[in-house]
Amino acid sequence: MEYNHREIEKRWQQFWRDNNTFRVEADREKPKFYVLDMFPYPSGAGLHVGHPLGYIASDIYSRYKRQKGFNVLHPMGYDAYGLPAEQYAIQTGQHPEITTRQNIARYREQLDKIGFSFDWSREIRTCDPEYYKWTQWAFMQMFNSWYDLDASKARPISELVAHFAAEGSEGINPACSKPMKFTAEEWNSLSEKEQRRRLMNYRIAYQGETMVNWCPKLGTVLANDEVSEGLSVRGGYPVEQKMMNQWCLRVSAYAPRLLDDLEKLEWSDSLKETQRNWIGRSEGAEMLFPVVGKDFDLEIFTTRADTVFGVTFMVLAPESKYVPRLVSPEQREAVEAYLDEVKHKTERERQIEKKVSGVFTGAYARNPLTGKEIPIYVSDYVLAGYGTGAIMAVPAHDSRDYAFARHFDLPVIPLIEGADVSEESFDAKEGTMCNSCGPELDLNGLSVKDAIARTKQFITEKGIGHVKTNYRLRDAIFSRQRYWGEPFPVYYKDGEAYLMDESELPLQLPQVDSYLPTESGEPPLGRAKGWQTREGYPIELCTMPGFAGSSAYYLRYMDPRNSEALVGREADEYWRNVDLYVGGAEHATGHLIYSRFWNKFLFDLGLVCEPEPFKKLVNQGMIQGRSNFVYRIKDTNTFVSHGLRKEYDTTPIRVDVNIVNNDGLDTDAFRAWRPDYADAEFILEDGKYICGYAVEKMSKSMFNVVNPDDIVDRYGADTLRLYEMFLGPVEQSKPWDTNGIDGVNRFIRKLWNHFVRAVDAEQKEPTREELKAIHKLVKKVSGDIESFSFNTSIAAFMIALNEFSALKSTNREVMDLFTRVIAPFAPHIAEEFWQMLGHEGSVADAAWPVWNEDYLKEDSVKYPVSFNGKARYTIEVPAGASKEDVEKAALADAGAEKWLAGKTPRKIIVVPGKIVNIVV
RNA sequence: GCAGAAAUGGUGGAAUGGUAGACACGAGGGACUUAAAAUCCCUUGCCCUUAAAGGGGCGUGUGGGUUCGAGUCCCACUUUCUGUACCA
Repeated sequence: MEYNHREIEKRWQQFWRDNNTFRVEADREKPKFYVLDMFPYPSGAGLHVGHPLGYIASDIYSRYKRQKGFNVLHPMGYDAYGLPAEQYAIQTGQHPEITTRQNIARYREQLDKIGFSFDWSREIRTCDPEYYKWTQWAFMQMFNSWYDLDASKARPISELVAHFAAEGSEGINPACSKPMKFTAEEWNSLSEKEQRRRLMNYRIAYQGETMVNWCPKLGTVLANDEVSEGLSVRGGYPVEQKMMNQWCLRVSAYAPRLLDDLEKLEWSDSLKETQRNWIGRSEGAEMLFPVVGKDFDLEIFTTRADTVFGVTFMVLAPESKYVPRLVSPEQREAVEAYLDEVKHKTERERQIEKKVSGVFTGAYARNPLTGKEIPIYVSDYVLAGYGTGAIMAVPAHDSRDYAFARHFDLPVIPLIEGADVSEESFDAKEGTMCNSCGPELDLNGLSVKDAIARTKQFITEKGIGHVKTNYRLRDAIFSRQRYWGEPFPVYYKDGEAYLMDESELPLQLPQVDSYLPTESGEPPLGRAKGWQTREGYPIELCTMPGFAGSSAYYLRYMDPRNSEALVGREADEYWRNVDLYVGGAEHATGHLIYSRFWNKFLFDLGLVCEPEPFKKLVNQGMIQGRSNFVYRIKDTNTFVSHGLRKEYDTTPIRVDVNIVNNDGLDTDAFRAWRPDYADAEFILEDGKYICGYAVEKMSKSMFNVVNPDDIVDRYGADTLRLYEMFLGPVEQSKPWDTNGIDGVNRFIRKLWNHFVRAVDAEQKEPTREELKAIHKLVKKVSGDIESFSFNTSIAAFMIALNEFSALKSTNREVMDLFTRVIAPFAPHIAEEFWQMLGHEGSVADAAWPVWNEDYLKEDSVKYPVSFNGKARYTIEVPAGASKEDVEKAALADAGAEKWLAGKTPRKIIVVPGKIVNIVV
């Protein structure tokens, strides 16, 4: 019987569908296990061979857990809102929903071919109104909540309103955009409009005038994680800073908890570290510097309170609210010119130039410790969004301040003994203080650490400052001036935002005639006829960003068709949270922060029972492309093989990897590839044309895309699954190289032949060798799956098969165990074997075997004998021999005499089961 | 700059502190075949030595250290990848 992967795989995939093999329901009798993949954005290009890597790993784990007796939830869906579909719509006029639906169909087809154990009955799509109803609903909960900093949790906004009405802003500590103080009388005397306006300052989903990343080319704002090096992550267009009134989420309020709870998670250290840096906790102090001749103080934030004696000037961010208040009449013109200049620079220009720029305001502040007057500058190296938007400059110990001081010729006062500041600043936080003695405070002789503590204590006592912890994590900007996203369930009355009623959800995305902004610059939703108003009041025209739909999707899978709640209490209490999450590390500062925030918010409101969404997380590595090159001799149509190219003047040209095999070019296919190459000539080496190669991103333009469908068609899904795992550790990035796939395919075919031959053979009792080989395999594979090292399991399968072939093993008991352990890896062929062995139903329901240590015991143990750590010869002793016996045997061996060379051993180390080392 | 990860044959990669290079690819040789494909067998880190069996030396980016013993642990450095950055 020939191995026909096409027939076998098709038949079993149909079997799984027909029997709902992987449909799962909450079952209190069984322990649950939730395995989740990051759901894909269905792009027009389809899946390439890198995409399924994580899905295969998680599928193996799911199938394994299921065989271990767990009730496994393993769902899949689509992150369907996104920019590419919208941009395609702008170009073609085709509704993004149509494109998206087509792309999803294509993805599904590709996924199905690989034989995943997804429960497709739970599929979700973020652009489906039944789904985004709950995205909109969550937004409404955030709008109706505030964050209590004392209790460290979100609470209903009604509680805050009640407090304001009874006691004003005293005695309560809400997270806010800017601090406000008022009495109960003042609050109660405000109009409804005024009260609502003030409440915006406290809501978790709030509207605020904030500095945003504006991308003119995309015509929308972007979140911080959607911008990299001043360019948009999607498209790579320049991004500029702009003040705009936008919806925001008060993620910053959750910064301490997002940071602390990282401890509890089984995530990689590097990913946790990335999140820690992004959250960016820094402990320091806020301090007041009185402005000379004015009745207000400048408030600054510093982590180096010890350096106040070295402050020789101050700097404000260009956007700082202090600027207009203290600029002198003589300097007004210069300051305004500078502000104008800064405004027109994009973020990228600001970063690339890195030129020192700034302007004097004409005002002076007084150093509170020395009493000296110091000038106040404005410069764009100070950021408005961090700390207070103002700094005390210590040029001797901060490189940025140093550069500024040198440029404007300002004094530099070193404060640490032995620090040479003639060429550069001394930024290290170590050493002994000097030059730091004022009328009230003397820091000289203290270490930097002690000086910081002493200064903090002093300023607190004097009432000129206080200890403060700052976080770099900003609130998430939640508005997008785009069409293809969730509409906000918000309308405006008298300019103030009001929520629609929950019964009006989902607020459906309307049809528009074009996906571009309107003439008047409104977002595309402004074009929807008859949609923009609700009872005469205008509706919000922005849509939500991509991360809105992906922030709580894992909850929806638990209870995907519930029309009463995002997730029902019973379902939530059973499935709780994701036990294993598999996906790319590129989501570290985006999705993985937003999801954790979103989950914590729902947790605070008592809507979900776990404070963290993803218990264990594995980051699969990126699969890069492996491009092939041919070398054209200049001004000819002759191509020279890689090894001989140095002898000519050549231009490397990328060639489609699908017409290259083991770096050997199929020259006929090459001639047929492009009309230009139809009459190409080749200079061969050893009768072959060898291509060069390079590792690059896998993309169409590099001609290095390998399609999983082609692999499945040619070798079968089982071979693809095994090969993707065999490539190396799941976490590691590596280039895709189809070259090695023959080895894995050979294994599958040999395995098939072995089974077909063996299954009809006469039955005998399993031999000791057979039992040993199979139990060794079971033990090895069990351990490997638990530790996610699938590549070594594949090797173990190959070794085991070789052993069984050598033993001419035909025992069904042994084959039965083999089938069970290979089932998660190569499910189709395993199902076929399962059937051959006479079982009913699916091998996915077969129990995972337990190995028996008794079979793994050896009669005798081999010990390498080393002299001074260098292995010299091997002895064999009976199993269970004592250390003394092993020692004796080692010295009795003929080799001992030679290597001792007459000397007596100084020491003999026997490590049971491992090694004997004789020290001479 | 900062943070994290990594560095092992021609290649992908194995090695709870205990005989480095499992397994696979590629390459070389052989068998079968009219031939090719497929399949099977042998060799394959480097160097020296031997007629052969065999024997010996060197080897996990560099330099130190701990240890009877280090790819593995510690310190310093080099390089590569990833993330992040005027965050005061």
